[in-house]
This record gives sequence, structure tokens and C-alpha cells, in this order.
Amino acid sequence: MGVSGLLPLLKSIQRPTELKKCNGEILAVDAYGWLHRAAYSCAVELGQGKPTRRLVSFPYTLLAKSVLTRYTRYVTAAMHRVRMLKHFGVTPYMVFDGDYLPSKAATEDSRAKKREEKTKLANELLKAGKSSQATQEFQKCIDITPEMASTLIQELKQMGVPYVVAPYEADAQLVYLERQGLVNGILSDDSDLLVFGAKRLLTKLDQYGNCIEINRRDFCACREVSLTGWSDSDFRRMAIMSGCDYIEGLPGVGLKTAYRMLRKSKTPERVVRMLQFEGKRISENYLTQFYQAELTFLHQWVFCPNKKELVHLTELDGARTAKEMPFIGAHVEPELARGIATGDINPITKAPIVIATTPSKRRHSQTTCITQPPRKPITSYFKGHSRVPMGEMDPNCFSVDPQRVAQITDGGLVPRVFPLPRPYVDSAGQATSATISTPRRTSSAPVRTSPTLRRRRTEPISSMLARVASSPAPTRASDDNSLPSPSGAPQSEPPNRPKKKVRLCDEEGDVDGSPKRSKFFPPPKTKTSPTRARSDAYLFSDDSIEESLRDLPDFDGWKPLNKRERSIAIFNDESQPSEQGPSQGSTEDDSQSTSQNISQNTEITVPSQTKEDALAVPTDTVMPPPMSVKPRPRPLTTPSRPNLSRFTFSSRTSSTPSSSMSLQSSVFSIGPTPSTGPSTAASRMTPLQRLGARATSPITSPQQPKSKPRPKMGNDLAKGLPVNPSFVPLPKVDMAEVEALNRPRGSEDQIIPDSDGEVEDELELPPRKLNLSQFAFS
DNA sequence: TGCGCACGTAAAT
DNA sequence: TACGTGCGCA
Repeated sequence: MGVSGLLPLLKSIQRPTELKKCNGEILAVDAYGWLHRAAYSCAVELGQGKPTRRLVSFPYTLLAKSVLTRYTRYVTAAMHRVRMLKHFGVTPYMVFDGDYLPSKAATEDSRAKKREEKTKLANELLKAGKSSQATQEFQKCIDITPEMASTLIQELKQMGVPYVVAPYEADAQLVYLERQGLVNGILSDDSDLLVFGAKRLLTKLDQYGNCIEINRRDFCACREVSLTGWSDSDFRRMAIMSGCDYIEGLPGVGLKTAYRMLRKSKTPERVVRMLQFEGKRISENYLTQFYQAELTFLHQWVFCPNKKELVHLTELDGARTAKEMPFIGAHVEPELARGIATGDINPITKAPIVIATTPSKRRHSQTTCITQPPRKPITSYFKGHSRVPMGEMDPNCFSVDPQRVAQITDGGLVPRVFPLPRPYVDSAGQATSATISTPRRTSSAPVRTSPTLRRRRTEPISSMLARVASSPAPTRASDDNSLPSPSGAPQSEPPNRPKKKVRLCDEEGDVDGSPKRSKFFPPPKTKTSPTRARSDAYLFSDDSIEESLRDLPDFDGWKPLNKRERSIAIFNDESQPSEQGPSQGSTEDDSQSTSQNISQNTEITVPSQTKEDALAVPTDTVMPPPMSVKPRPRPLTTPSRPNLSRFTFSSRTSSTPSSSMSLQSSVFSIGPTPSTGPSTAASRMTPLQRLGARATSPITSPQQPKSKPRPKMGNDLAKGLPVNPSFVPLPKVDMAEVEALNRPRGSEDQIIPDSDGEVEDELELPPRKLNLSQFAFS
């Protein structure tokens, strides 16, 4: 979730890359994403909260063991990815989510609500025998519990893979590791990482090891919005204003609008004032919440592997203390923090996680570890919950007692902090939960609920406020245990089984068909023989998968596995001749993986060119020539860019027909000179390119009214009128046109600061007079 | 009228 | 996450 639309906004600086290029590097990995992905294969079991037919088919059918199996099953799937990274020489540094942040309570609650609804729906579908639809719904309500994470941790320990459980959000922890230089980059699908300040984000990793790299240093090359001169703080504020996990966005304000408003008004206060002036209704607490969100992004607690204690992601500047920011979560004592970080202690309940080893009657005895809350009967996971519907809540739980606030703010001297309302805890429960939560910190015999349920709870507002106001010792903003709550797992559902065999969508499942398989891999070569494929299959396989396959012949969700492994085997083959290491920036478009794979191919053939061409033209994206890709080129936009105004200008000129032609010719590597005229260039273009060229040219035409007479002039000449050559007006620089060229093209967002001219006084003016002569005839 | 944006929905993971 | 739709603005 996070900030939606961030990746599209940064599209122009996304570079396709490959894991194998990260050989020897350590990448921090958002483990939650992997677990979540892997859990899709077990969606039905998880959703039902009980063993399915598949599990019953195991040789041992005891309930507890079956439950163990459903956990380990997706852990196994997650481990596949770990192995893939290792295969490419990358050391994953797995980072797990910890406790929930008070700042995120509202988001979590709405997610929980959705999950609950989906679970309900899925169970109904299942009852109705619509198993495939049910699976889809179950997949939407997957939640990852600390116990599940812990199971993966056991595997990681065995493999010697570094990991850490964050005290709160993995995002902040990932960025901290990067800042500390403990990792070379971050591998995650969460674009929020950039808001936290990630420098190098690898995202959209596929099964072949292809991914997208976003570098913070490339921000100034972003063409969707001009981020030149924008600080991390500006970027963060833009993201927050458009809406993030910690605060709802302003109505009608997305990323671009937030960008524009901040460009104009500079500060959130002025943005709010401006909006209010325009008649928009903005909550009185908006700014308070805004700064809460900002501080959460900045100062969230993380675990420092060196100091072995909690630190802030960004050290406090002295302006405020952690106590004044209860929304970032409570501090955890070093000893406890270490236990959490190592995965020995449940980050939410703060109770030790008990690891049970599977009594292995399995052929390949492996120490499968599962963490079950001790002495907790399995049935307790499926009990009903006492979530209070919003409509039945005490309306006062949303309001803040002014006296209390005055007390808290110390007469206005301290910033007001209103923890988000928690509609899922009723007022009666608050007292109970508050009392329970405190002793639980001491981890002594907590009242246990389902792990899923516990994650959802945060501290009551009252106790949080009380602590802010008075409490001397920092206590964690924790959850209470009193209420069994809604869970992703349904409660006491009838034990009827689906009539049809449940078809699970495994993570690997997507690989199965040939369409998914990259067409850029030499297909026949690797299909040497079934035995070969089988042997390759072991590359990323492990015992439990094998075992699953053997034991569960009826489960088709695993079938594609072999195919996937086969493709990975192809990878393996690929990795040898790939020393060209091409794809960096071969294209910056959606077709990253395609073009990347094209360029991966050592002999760049005609079809690959045409593909590039076809992609290059319509996207209006500056791309490096694929031919020159071999020596590891960087995108045109990214390289040393000493003069930003120069960059901006050149990108603008690319929109003119001639320059776009020259761009294309450079892309195609066919034009001897970049100054080839449109006609010549066009004649060399494929029909698709011509289409693209036509599509791009009108963009500029409305901005260049003066340029229209030029064709006319050409027509006159063509008519063969007797003219003295010396009188023929040369098609030279039309200053109006040049000016038009120098103006922003298309969106006003693609401009250098303040050129939208609405609030000019506030913005630093870039050199308006550019030296155009060097570009005019190029 | 066209464009850009936000937002809702469907599909894929 | 991608795509389609509708709204608001110029």
C-alpha cells in the first residue's frame, strides 16, 4: 500500500536491472513481501484456519501436524527466493516487520476489516462449492503473523542468512540498514521505502532475477515531475500530503497536486491555508496528523545491529523527545529489543516465541520449526471475535477531551498529538486492555489470542494520552490481549469441505505456462531432456517441496514448480554468456524485462531492434541506444549532469520533431548524424515509429504557433516560384519558437521549479535565458 | 473541448 | 498494480 502512485511518478528513472549484477552485494529484503507472496499458495488453508484436504493427505494427519505443515509450506516458498538470491551471489539481509505503529492503526484497522470481509465472503463461496472464487477471496485476506515469520527465521538461521526483526516497521529498518552501510541496497516492492529515504531500491523482482532499480541520485532526472532542488523532506511531504499509511490524503490531492502545491506554497501550513482559501474543508487536526506522519517517517524506532538496541531511524534533533511522539511506538529496552530482533520474542506480545520441532517422520527429516503460542489450543484461533462495528461504537472514542489536550500540550507549548481512533476497541475493553497490556510487557503469562488478532490491536487512546501526559517510564504502545478479535481466520466455520478440489494459486504457479516464460531465453536448448530439467529443478528446490510434490500428487498448485525451476535453470545457463551485462538502462519503460532480456542476448538481432524501436517511439522516453548498451550504458538522463537547467532544456527539446527524430536515430543507431531531417529519419523508421513520431509532434505544435508558417514557406518554394535565393528566408531560429521550445512541454509538472509562474515570488528562478544557440540547429 | 488528475474497479501476485 | 472513468480546470 503506502503511497500510491509513487512508482508511476518515478517511471522515468526506473532502470531495469538484474540480480546477477548485484553479485557480491548484500541486499536488505522486505521479508514480509515474500512471505505474503508465498502465502498465496496456502491461502485457503490460512483463510479457513484449518487443515485442508491437501494436508490431510499427508501420512500423518494429526491436526497439530497439519497446522505445522501449512506454515512450513509457504516458508518453503519464501525460501525459494532466498535461494535464488544466493544463486545470483546476493546475500539477502532479511528484515521482518515487528509491532504495529500507533500511527498506522487506522490503516491496519481498515486492512483488517477488508480481510475480515473477504474471509467471510471466501468461506461462503467455499460453502457454495465455488472453490476457485473462494481461493481468490482467501488470497485477499492473507495476513502474516509473527509466528509465521518466525518459522522462516528458523530456516534462515539454518542457512546462515542474516536477518532482523524490526521493532516496528520493516521499511524503516531496511532504510536504517542501508544508511548504516550494512547493505548495498533494498529489495522491496514497497515504494514507501523511498519516502523513508531509501537510496537504492530494487523492486519488482521476478522469478528470473530481473528487477527495477530506482536510485535516489537519479531523482533530479525524473521527468514526470521536476525533483531538482527537492530535498528528501520535500519529497516526503509530497508523499504524505497525497496520502500514506499514516494519514489520509487530502481529498482531490494526489501526488502531482501535492507536488504542485508544495512547490508553490512551500510549507504544509500554507498549502492548507491555500486550500481553505479555495473553500476546501480540511480537518482541524490535519496538520497535527501531517506532522505526526512526518515524524513517524523520520524518527521511527529501528533496531541497530551494532549498538544492539533501539535507535531512531533519524536521530532526534533535540527539538522533541521520543516521549512526545507516542505515535512512533514505544521504546523497548535493549534486552527485549534484542530478543525481538533475533526473532525469539514476539514483537507484538513481547512473549517468547516457542519453537517446536516437527517430530520428523518425514523421509527427509528436517527440523521444521513452528512457533505456536504455548499452551494455546488450536481451536482458540478460530473463535469468534468481539470487534465492535463502527456504528455501535461510543462516539466519544473519536473525540478528544479538550481538558486532556490542554494538559497534554502543556498549555500549547507541546505539540498536540492525537493518536488515531481505534474503532475496534470498545470503551469497556479499553480499561481491560490497558491493564492487561502493561503486564504483558513483562512477558509473563499473557492472555493469548490469535496472533493475527493481536497484531491488530493498539493501545487505547486514553492510556496513550495518559502516558504522554504523565508517565515517566516509556511503555510500549502495545496491544491488549483481552479481546479476541476478528481475524483473517474465520471463526467456527462449519467443517464442510469444498466439493471440488481446491485449486491453489501458488507463487510458482504463474510460471507454468510458456507465455510467462521469457521468450528471450533460448527455449529448446534448455529443454534438452526431462532428466536435465529435473536435475535443474533441484537447484531451487528443497526437501519439503519435493516432499510436498510426492505426498500431494493431487495438488496441482505445485505443478508449475518444475517449470519455474526450469526457467531458473535457463537463468543459470544464461548467466554464463552474459558478461556483457547489458540491460542497464536499455530501456526505461514498461518493457524493462523484455528489453532487458533482449539486451541480455549477446547477439542483438534485428527483432530486438525492432522491439526497441517500437517501444522507444511512443513512450516519449529518452533511452540509450541498445547497440551501445553493451558497454553497460546508463540512461541518457542519469549520467553526470552538471548543469540541471541544461538537462531540463535538452529534455524539452526532445519534444520537437527534429530533436525527437535525432533522438530516435540515436536510439536506433542508424542515423549517421543526429541532425538528420525528419523526412530522412522518418523514412528510416518503421511504421510504428512513424506513428509515434506523428504522435509526438503535435504535442509541441500548440505551443509553437509561430512555427506554423514554416511549412507554408516550404510550400511556396515547392511551387517553383522564381525567387532570388538570397531572398529566400532561411528557416532559421524563430525566437518565438525557441521560446516556445523553452517553455514546458505538456504538463506543467515537467518543468523546472516555479516555471508554472503562479506563485513566482516564492520560487527560485532558474536561468530563464538559456544559451539556445547550441541547440537551435542541432 | 481536451487534458491531467484522482479515484474506483478488476486483474495479477 | 493497471486500467477505465469521471471530474475539474484552462
